[in-house]
Amino acid sequence: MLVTRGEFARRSRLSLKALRLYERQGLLRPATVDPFNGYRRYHVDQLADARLVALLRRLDMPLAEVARVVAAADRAAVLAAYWERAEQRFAVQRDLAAHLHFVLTGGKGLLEMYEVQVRDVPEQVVLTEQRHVLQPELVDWMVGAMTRVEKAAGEFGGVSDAPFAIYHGEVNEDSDGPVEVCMPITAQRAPSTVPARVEPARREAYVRLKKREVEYPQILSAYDAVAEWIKEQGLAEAGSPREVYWGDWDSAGPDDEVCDVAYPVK
Amino acid sequence: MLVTRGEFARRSRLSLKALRLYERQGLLRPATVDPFNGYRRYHVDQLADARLVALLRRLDMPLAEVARVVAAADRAAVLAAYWERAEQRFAVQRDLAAHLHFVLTGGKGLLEMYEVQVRDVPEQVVLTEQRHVLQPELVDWMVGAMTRVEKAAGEFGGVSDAPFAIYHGEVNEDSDGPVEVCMPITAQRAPSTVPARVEPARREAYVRLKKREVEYPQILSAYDAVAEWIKEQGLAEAGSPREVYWGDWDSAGPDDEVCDVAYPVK
DNA sequence: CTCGGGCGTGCCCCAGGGGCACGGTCAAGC
DNA sequence: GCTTGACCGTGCCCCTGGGGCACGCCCGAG
Repeated sequence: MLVTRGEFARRSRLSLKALRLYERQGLLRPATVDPFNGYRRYHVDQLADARLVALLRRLDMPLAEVARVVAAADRAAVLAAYWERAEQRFAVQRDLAAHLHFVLTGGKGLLEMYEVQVRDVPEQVVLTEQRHVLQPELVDWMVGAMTRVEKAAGEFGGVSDAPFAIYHGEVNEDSDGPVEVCMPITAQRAPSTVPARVEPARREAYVRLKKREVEYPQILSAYDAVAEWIKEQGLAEAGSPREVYWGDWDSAGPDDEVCDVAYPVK
Repeated sequence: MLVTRGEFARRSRLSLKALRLYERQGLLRPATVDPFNGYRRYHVDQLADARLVALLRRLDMPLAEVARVVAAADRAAVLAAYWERAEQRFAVQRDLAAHLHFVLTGGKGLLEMYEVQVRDVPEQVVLTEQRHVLQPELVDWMVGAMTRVEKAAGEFGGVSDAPFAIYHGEVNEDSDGPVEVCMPITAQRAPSTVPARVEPARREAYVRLKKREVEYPQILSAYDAVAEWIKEQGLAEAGSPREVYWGDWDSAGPDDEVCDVAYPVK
């Protein structure tokens, strides 16, 4: 029932090098090692595990994760969890590849990828916070700003609608906005004790995005798509672009729709 | 218009380490290098390329391929070609992950993944070639055998139907079949000058596979699915499993259907 | 008893960087 | 003008997941 390293390698489709590596990592230990000459013997029953390892490696699963699968009581569950993560990673890469393709072709095919809709938004009284910020720090700041204006909204009748962020200037590694975070409140008039204003009623062209699509720089394609659509329809932009966060971000999965990218139109 | 290494790194979202690496690879050369102190200066116009490199790396594109994209006249085309390959790789991995999941769960969910059909196949006169072969050598041998029997078929009225391979025994790293390659011919009776026989009429349960799915070991899931279906239907296997190659293998893309995996049923 | 192939170890190599140490340099504030 | 801290430079070792080679020992078949 014991086989040599070479035979074990052939029958498991693993290289000799891989076997030595997996042994050092404690992933596949030979059944016996001769104390005099160091010869390894594997048990044929280890072939099943060895083949599993070989196949998991073909999924590009890191050896540490492979070890977890092999050791797990519910191997299928650990594999499924890993694969779900792989699918999500790949979906994000696919979005990025599509974005890059649009950029490199000058935006051809954008409108086939995004469905642009139009809606009318009534006047809103909003608490605001505004800042110049570069893209790398944007998310951190926006999370904090959203939290602060949401908390402040409690004193003015509470939140009445989905918060949004207006990009008064471009935000990337070179340009710092400014960005304005807006939290609609129930109050009828803008408070004067905190930064607030009335955002007028407008018509918006928008696309709806999944959580996974709200990622820089892929999200720029969504902006481009809306702008392209507006031009194509013979309309005109009537204000700065914005992101409307109407979903519950924290509880959303990567494929859940959570937000709109919108331009006011004339 | 020249910026220091640090500023260039910040604005391109590349690490200093990455910049040095890309410089050594000739991918992103500084605009100037001070001959006295070795200080590098990058031109701001290089930022566009640097950002493209950063994004391509997020697609896990190897640097050599990145260099090809950056240097290409039609960058979008090179990117698209790379991404198409990435999609195919990932599709194969997805099939493998599904197969492994079936194996690790003992086959649950198999029948949701494969659509099993039934057909009646008339008696066929076939030229055959049979051999014991282990899985690693299977493909090479089968390609050769198919070529030989197809050529031989010319002397007996030509090929009359899709060739198939019968697995009289399991073929994997431990078990070597035998496998029998069968080429249906137009002749009414089996020639006696070359290996040939009459394959009787039978009813087959089968699943149709895309080229990409015809890969070991994922294809085993297809066999399992047909066997499972037969049991579920209260039928019985009436012969050895087989693969019927009815498509044009060489001209088929990975997503084209080319072959059936079939079991004769009672 | 011999000889070839298998087995052992160790070393260097690859991508695509991360991180640290050591030392030179540049510019702003005093 | 001088100091000082933040840059900039080089080189080295580290990681994963192996591939490949050299050198030498050892096992078993003839």
